Amino acid sequence: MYISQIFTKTTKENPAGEVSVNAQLLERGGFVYKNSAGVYTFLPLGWKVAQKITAIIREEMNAIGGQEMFMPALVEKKYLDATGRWDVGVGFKILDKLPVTDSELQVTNFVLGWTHEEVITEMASKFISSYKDLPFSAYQIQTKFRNEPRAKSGLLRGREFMMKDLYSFHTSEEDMLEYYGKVKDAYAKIFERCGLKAYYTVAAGGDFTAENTHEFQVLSEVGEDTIFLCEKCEYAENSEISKLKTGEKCPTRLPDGQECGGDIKEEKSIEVGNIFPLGTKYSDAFNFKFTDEKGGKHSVVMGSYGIGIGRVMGATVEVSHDDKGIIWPDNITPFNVHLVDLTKNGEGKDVYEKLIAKNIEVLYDDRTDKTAGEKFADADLLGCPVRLVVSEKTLKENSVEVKRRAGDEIKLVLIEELERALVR
RNA sequence: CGGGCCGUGGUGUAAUGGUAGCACGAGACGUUUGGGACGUUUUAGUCCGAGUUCGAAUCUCGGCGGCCCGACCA
Repeated sequence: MYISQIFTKTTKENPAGEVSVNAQLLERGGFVYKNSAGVYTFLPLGWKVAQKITAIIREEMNAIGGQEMFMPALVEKKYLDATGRWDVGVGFKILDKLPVTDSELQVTNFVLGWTHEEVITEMASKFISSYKDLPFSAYQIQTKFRNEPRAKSGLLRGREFMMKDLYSFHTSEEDMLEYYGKVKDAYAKIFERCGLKAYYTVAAGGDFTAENTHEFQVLSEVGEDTIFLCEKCEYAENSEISKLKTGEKCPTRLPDGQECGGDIKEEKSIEVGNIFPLGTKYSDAFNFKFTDEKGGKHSVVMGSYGIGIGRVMGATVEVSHDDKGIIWPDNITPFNVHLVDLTKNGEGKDVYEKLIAKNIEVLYDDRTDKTAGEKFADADLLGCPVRLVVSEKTLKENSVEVKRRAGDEIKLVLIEELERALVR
């Protein structure tokens, strides 16, 4: 892609008032645009990042049998009435009374979906009636709407945000927990592939169930959560339920039966994903039962599992940046390579063509009206993992300068050897 | 929802009751090009409403909006 053709521009100044780094850098780079507090447009660059993240999530969800689908954002009142959640107050309600005739009103009672347990459970109850149909799991990647009293910290807490939500359905608690473990492993892979260190954390049950739930937490000072984390075995508990204290020794039993004994420390963190055992709360609300081998009827046991796409993106920027800009992890970068052309006549275009012919994603700074310093500053801000520089100087040696965004080393590489140099 | 701070061209800011100014950006032309270059030139602003005043960006009230702290966060 040619930088000159991207319709957004980078800015040198931070947006007024923004304190969180992800808000500053993502807006400055033209990844996102804040339309309202907690309401963001994903601009072309940011959308590429979001797509990389969702592609990883899709792969891992599909790998554990999740069936992708797409549910409505408009959720009628009857769904939430079934579980008493219409009045929870999280959702943006749409309560319209349209005059149809002089004497009649057409009343609409909807909420913009903030979670979809009710919607999917009602549908599943229409199709599933036998143990032979279970277990199954389905997910969607969709925009969620939550009437946050206080949107904050850029992409970290929004009123409208993209979320992957997976729901699973089982014949027993044991079967659900087995799948729960698979989701846990899949989530670990997702965050690892996204370049995030996310700690599996025991958390409170919330409204759903008395049981514990689990969260994936990324350490960051801007995080809203506080966790107690063992430095040694990485066991973590959310402070909302934890009885641990800083300086204590970790009581976790290791596989060999010994106490871990590692140091517990308190950390602020960002919740990038969570998994919930739901029990039969939702299936019971919709009278969703299956018939077992002997003809007995039982409630379906459920689980739900969420990942916030924008939060993953925001958290990544929070933990991976320097004073000049973002440092994207290889797997979710908008482009693999940022090619800076310092020649007068766009002579770097040949290099660009060669690289895209090899399926390398290249952001090509073809601008001739910008100074070298401005182009370097943009490359640092936008944060692609590899920066290439083509100039009269390098072309004399049939070479291109290669620099990793995360490092300082600059080396000259022959153009014919460039592809090999980029594959690491 | 409570508290604090705030709202001036596209962006960042100055003007504390008396001429709305500066920088950046953006557009044009030219000179430039290894860390945000230079000249000439053009563009564009006091969130909305009411009030006080001879006069309001500035003071008062209300609304809307933003950031932060807290509460809340299936």
